[in-house]
Amino acid sequence: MAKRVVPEADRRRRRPTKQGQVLTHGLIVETALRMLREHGADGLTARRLGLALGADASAVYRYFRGMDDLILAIADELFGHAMADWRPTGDWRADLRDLGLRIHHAYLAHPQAAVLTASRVTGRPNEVASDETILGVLRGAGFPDADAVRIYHAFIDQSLAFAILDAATLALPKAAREGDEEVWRDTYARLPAETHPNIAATAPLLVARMNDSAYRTALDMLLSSAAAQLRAVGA
Amino acid sequence: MAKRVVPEADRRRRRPTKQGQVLTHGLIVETALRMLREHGADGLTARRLGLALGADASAVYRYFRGMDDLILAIADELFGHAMADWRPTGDWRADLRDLGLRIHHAYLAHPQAAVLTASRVTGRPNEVASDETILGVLRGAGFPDADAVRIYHAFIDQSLAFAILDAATLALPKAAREGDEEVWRDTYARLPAETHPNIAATAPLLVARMNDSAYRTALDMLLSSAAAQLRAVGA
DNA sequence: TCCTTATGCCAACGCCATTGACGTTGATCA
DNA sequence: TGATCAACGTCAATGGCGTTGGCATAAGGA
Repeated sequence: MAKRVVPEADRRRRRPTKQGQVLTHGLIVETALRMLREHGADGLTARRLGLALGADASAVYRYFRGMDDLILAIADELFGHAMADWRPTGDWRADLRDLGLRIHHAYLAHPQAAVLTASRVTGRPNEVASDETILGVLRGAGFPDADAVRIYHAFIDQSLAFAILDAATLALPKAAREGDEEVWRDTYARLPAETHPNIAATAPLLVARMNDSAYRTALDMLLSSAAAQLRAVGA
Repeated sequence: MAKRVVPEADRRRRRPTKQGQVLTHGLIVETALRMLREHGADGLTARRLGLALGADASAVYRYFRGMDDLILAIADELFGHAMADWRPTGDWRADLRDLGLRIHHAYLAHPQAAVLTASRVTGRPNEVASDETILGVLRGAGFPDADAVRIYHAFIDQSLAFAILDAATLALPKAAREGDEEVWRDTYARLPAETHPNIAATAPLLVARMNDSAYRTALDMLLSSAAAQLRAVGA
């Protein structure tokens, strides 16, 4: 269970590029992830990816049907990494907590990738396996199907939204590049207290999302709400 | 309070395009929103926007610094629409519920726009006003600042994630165009019960997100959790 | 009436993803 | 050993994209 799926057919003929690099699905995805983290979503283009691989841009198309295909592969790689070697403990709350933190950390490690892939449902092996696992924990805990799905949705939403808004909290490369555009941090900090008293009062708290504790808190709120639901069903 | 902000400086000289159209900030944003809804995120390009306006692509640049600027304007328009004429009732739970549904509906009306704008924090008037309003309701209800911000985050996350995943649930134009790509609906429905028993058992529930009741349920979970928190603080 | 300025239009730039043809390599099998 | 064949890296080209600078023109003020 929760076995990581890696693309196959990577073991036949390998011919090195002009720069001597040997291409594989895995290498391309890794390189793309690195480019995303280092240069942002706009920094990942077929040309630059080819360059980073020491190959021609079009070489990527031997392995992926297009950039879209590559992005789905990146998303699935994230899930595969997050769920690698996971094992249930028998305590559904602990399990869900662990799963949530794993997904959260995977997204945190690649915020740009999170933004890029979050709005996509890949239907790929690792993502589907992750869904299957989460649903299994909930149904195994005794939740009726409808409740299990509802909590599953809330659970996924939580991770997803945190990932996206965390990425937005970071100084986006685009905003930073343009220079004249306000970054979130500054935007909220500079609002006058007369017109926006509530934002002004909480500004430091507002911009401090980017840590585990905020996510942990939200996750715990969800879990205790779910536990209450389960007690209600059991009673 | 919650007054809708529309871009200014739309009242000086207006010269019609060749097709007789008169351009304004508002008209361009409306047209862009329509294109998003009708042709998806990839359907909105400067050239096509210009065409739809009966003008040249470059005409847009007289009103917006670039496509990025336009997208932020679209996002803020959504918030402006959602919060128009909102008034607090004095019951914080009812108020939050109403605000959540308003934002939810605004996103639902333009799923593609939601995906496009969700990962951006605009810092524009309508969005900031919305944040100010939500924080005001929470702080007015008696939540300490740290709790108010935490709940505010969870609240925003909920709307955001629902919007994004709802949009993903829809047959994305890109996937539909390629034809060979599985859409979410089919992906989950077709998984064999042997390998994915939990998904197979809940598949019909899994794909049925696209309605108010799912969001309402999640929202209520959040609100009752918040209420419990408030009681704990008050005691 | 003339001047200023907003603004629409045109042509061009550089970048993008994607594709089809071509050449080269390594594996397979007789 | 040598022929065959599929895999796959490279090249050149295509059409679309956002964006810009220059130019023409119309509206409003004087």
